[in-house]
Amino acid sequence: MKAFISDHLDLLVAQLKSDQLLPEDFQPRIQIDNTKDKAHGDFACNLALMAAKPAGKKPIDLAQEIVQRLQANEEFGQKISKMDIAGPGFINFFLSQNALTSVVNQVLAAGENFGRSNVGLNQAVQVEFVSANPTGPLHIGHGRGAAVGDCLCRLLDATGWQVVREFYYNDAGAQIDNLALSVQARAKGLGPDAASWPKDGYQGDYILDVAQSFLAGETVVADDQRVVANADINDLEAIRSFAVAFLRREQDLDLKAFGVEFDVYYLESSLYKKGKVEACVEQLIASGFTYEEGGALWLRTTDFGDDKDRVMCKTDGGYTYFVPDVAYHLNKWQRGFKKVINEQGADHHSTITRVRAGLQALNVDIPKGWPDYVLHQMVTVMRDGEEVKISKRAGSYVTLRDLIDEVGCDATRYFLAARAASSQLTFDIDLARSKTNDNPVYYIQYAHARLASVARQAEEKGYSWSPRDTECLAKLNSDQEQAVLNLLARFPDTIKKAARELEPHQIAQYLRDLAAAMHSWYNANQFLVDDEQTRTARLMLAAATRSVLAKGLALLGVTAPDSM
RNA sequence: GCGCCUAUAGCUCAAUCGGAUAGAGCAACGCCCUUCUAAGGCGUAGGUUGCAGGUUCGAUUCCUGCUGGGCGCGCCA
Repeated sequence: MKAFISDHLDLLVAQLKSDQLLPEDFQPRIQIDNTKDKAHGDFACNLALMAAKPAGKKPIDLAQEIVQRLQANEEFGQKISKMDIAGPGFINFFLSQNALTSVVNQVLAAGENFGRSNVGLNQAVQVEFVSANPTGPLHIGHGRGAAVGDCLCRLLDATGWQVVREFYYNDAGAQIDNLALSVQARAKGLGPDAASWPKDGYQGDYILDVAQSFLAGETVVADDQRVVANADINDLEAIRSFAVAFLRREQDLDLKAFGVEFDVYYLESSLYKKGKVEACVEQLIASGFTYEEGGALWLRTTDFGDDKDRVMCKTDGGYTYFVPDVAYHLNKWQRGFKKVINEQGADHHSTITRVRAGLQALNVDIPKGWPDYVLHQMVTVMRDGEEVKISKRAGSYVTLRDLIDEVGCDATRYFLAARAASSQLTFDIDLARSKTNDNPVYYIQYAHARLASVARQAEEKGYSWSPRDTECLAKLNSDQEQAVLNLLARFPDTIKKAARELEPHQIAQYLRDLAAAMHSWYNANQFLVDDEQTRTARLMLAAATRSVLAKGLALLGVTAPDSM
């Protein structure tokens, strides 16, 4: 509908230009906005405000001219029943009843496809998210990454992208050595307070679980690997691979319980095994952006906007952490992903500059701003009215598993995805679990369940309708029904916008609005009334609303129950 | 000191690439269940959008400068 109005306005601007009412070089970005206030109609347009100055007229006068010309157009009049000039010079459009109710038929006819679009032109997009190190259980911060990342994927899928979900895990490097030593120490019966406990060792109780499983000779299956513990307390290499597999399996189970699955698990260690890190370094040297100083090899990242150059190869011969990162991203590029989105915690934001700089320095024509990043800010956890500090120490460590168990998967996903990623988030565990009706997700699910219940009862009474019925829809004329209709029509644009801006929380916001409109309508009008036309119309709108609620919830990875 | 994010109702958060009277939930106070699920609805109250300037028809939004909060600033990852 916006496109319809927009097309007519484009034509009109051209007309005004040829009539010398607007200068030739006037190129307005005409906005057709959804209105916030019902009194302002269904859509508002700012054209007269933008064009007033170039035209040398008052906005109101220009608006009058525009409205008069539009009124002369018959096709336009069929969909727009009324136009108002309001405020400083907005033109408000009121949809005709036909145009307003046609969305019901659209929703019912499109079925699963309503709201889907092909903005992505079926191109591949790779989304990397979570990417937790296999050194411990997933915490609430990973949960936010999982919720936001997975919803992004669902949004991209709904807008016509071929989405590949990828999890990169750092199974090489110092922190894994540290993990192996920690497990070994636990296997020897040492605790974090022991004198010989590894420096900076992982102290959580889960390390003890890993050690016990290792000693018991257990078998662990993670990804496509199958690792059998040999229980040899001195075989550090065996401990290492067992511990990684063990923790990978735990993380996978948590993610699965959270409704998140990945297409590709990429191992940092594989970059080394296949010589990709070395190859990457050689290419950087060949491209001339490196130099040696103080026995280390440096990358001139300052050439690409960094505030200082970075060490690539340490004096001890090892690579710094971002080198395999660059190799990994080069690999993403070589796999053909023109669009890559990395969802990660804001505490790692400094890697962005380094990775992009490294990719530029390779001289392989990777675009400057590639890849895209979505950063989520930290999550603060409140429990018993106090902030829980995230720490590696067991006991004050809120895991994703804790949240799923205590709050539920649906509520956790909703809470973590319903807020803009760029804002810090306070997750109040007591509030989220104390009284379920405090929880906004239930409000939306309840709207869906109520409509499902109505449909069940309509069926029991033998009331039927066809998705093609249009005559009866004229009966949908209450304020509440019009509000619902208006929101349903916005669904496709809402998805597109949320996907374009990489902001899943817009979907949560929309669903709250739609649920509110639905509850309001539910209280104002009966569905199963005697008048057949009215009843049919309401049942159709109910079915359409239920369908959109379910689709919206699915985008968030939240279930849409038929009864509660 | 530098970089990124942020500051909106008592609390948690929204606000359409700059739009009209800044909106929801929770908390508070009134109403509404012999009627499709009251996990609901209707209403009241609650705001100098951190502060000071600037840009313009119009600023919560953009710019500048302050102030407060978070996260980074390693030859750790």
